[in-house]
Amino acid sequence: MTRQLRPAPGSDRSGATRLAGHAGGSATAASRVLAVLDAFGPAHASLTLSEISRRSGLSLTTTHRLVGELRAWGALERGADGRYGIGLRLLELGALAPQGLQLREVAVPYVDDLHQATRANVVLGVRDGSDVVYVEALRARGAVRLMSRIGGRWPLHATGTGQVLLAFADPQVQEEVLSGPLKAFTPYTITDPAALRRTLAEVRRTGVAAAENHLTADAPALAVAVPVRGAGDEVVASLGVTVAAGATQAQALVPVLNATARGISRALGAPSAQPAVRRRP
Amino acid sequence: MTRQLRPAPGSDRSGATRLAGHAGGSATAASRVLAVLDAFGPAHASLTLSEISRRSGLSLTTTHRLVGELRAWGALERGADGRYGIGLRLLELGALAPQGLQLREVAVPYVDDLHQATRANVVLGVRDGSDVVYVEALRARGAVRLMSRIGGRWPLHATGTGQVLLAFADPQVQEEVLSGPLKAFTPYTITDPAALRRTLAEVRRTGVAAAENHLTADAPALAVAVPVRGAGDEVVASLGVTVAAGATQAQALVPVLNATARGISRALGAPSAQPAVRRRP
DNA sequence: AGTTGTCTTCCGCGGGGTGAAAGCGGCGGG
DNA sequence: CCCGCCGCTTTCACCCCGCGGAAGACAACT
Repeated sequence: MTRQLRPAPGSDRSGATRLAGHAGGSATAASRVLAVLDAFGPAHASLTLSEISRRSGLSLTTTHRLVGELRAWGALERGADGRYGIGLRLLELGALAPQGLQLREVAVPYVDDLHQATRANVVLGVRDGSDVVYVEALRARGAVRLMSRIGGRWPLHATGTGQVLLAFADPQVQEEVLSGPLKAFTPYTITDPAALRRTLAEVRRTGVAAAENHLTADAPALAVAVPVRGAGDEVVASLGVTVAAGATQAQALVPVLNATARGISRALGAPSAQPAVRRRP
Repeated sequence: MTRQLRPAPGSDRSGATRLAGHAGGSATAASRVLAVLDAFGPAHASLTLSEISRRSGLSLTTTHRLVGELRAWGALERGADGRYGIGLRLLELGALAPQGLQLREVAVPYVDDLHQATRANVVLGVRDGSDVVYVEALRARGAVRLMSRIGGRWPLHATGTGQVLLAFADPQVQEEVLSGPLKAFTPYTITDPAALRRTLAEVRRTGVAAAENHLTADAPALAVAVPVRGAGDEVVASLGVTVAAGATQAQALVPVLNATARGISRALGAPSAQPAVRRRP
């Protein structure tokens, strides 16, 4: 296998994901299919055929045929305006992701309660490579923050949820992130490896991550996150809330956040959360 | 275009989705990739390589290479037990589905409130071919009904949510469903085209669909659903609740259900729901 | 009418994809 | 212990299918 296991572990999906230069380049048929899908992203949820062609680096002819096949299968669909978008078949398939389905099914009631109790933005994230992917996200009524939504993906170092996952991840994963470039989203984003290392140690010590304005500076935001543990007591997810910075007493959120996380952990069978108090008769 | 637009509009995904017999058969490379993905389903969320090979009808060699590529890209991932499952990358991609993302983002607060108020199973579904696909699903605390979850797919005629979508769909779609086989899930499922036609007319007249035990007979269940309209006043989704049959006064659910649906419709810009009452200052 | 952009169709060449076969490793039973 | 079974991985050579170029159909501006 000449390919890297994970060519570009997320982080860099702002521009088009062109295939390797076609000069002498050998692209597999499967990679072309994936390149078509890769053309879509949060900022490009609907595209014309030509746009898909450009962003994927495929010839218009090839794009045309592949899009036709993907559409027949249901992976893509054509809207009323003639533009292409992701089809419901992919939504159906994506919902089968183990960390998405099982985890979300178990956690939703707890996350729901937390959202109702705090009225804050609540997210539940899992680690995928060097990124955190949200499997559940509930927006506060007022906040129109589009940062957090199901399927959202961000570098681990730039969010509270990600920092928790990174802090409890394999040392190997940590080193990979620490040695790689740490993209800055705002001036407050941690970009110094040493500072990140200190932060992670602090997260491990306290069991809580607090990130202020690491991801966006539009509206001062404070993210607080805690780990969720699975049957093997390993950290399988991260539960976080985001509130207006300086607003309410952020520290007051920690107990209820921890209580919710423990509830989910217990439901997942985590030993450390097993002193059963039984959430409800 | 010699291909059918939608070869097999859902409904039949119980068994393996073998490719057309390989005897003289010509399968495109893209179709092989899709066949691999097709091997996964609600009842087969994690598979071994050999299982994928069998269910997709591809040779073990081809399966091995394709799975490798899909895994490198993030479409598939290998669990701790060595079995393959859907990767988070597909969850991320599926979340971009227009009817999934935009609609869900707008509707979640309303659906959330409805769930909190009624404590019932709540689903929000859109039509895809002859099926209804759930883009949001909230389970009641007690009920462990696995019928309704995000990404769930059921024939239109067998659920209340689907009947609403079918009743307001293009006549062409209706005829397609009415002329096709109507699979029975329980003895109560409507399988007679004439009966279904009457039901649809009733749904159009009253604006409400009530389906009892159409999908499952384990626990007597009653599903009530109403339409959600978009900017063009066309029905874009269906909002439904499922409660224990005979239990609480099901009719009492209709007003709150309608109120919620109107709220979503208004948020989507539906003219008929525009006499703005402003949900919240 | 000219221009630009899009989508669609057709066709011949070439190289990536395919299946068969053999090698690898773990498991359980004789 | 040794063997057979099962699932996974790797290699290889042929050949068919997918690729890109080019040209045509269509729509929207200028």
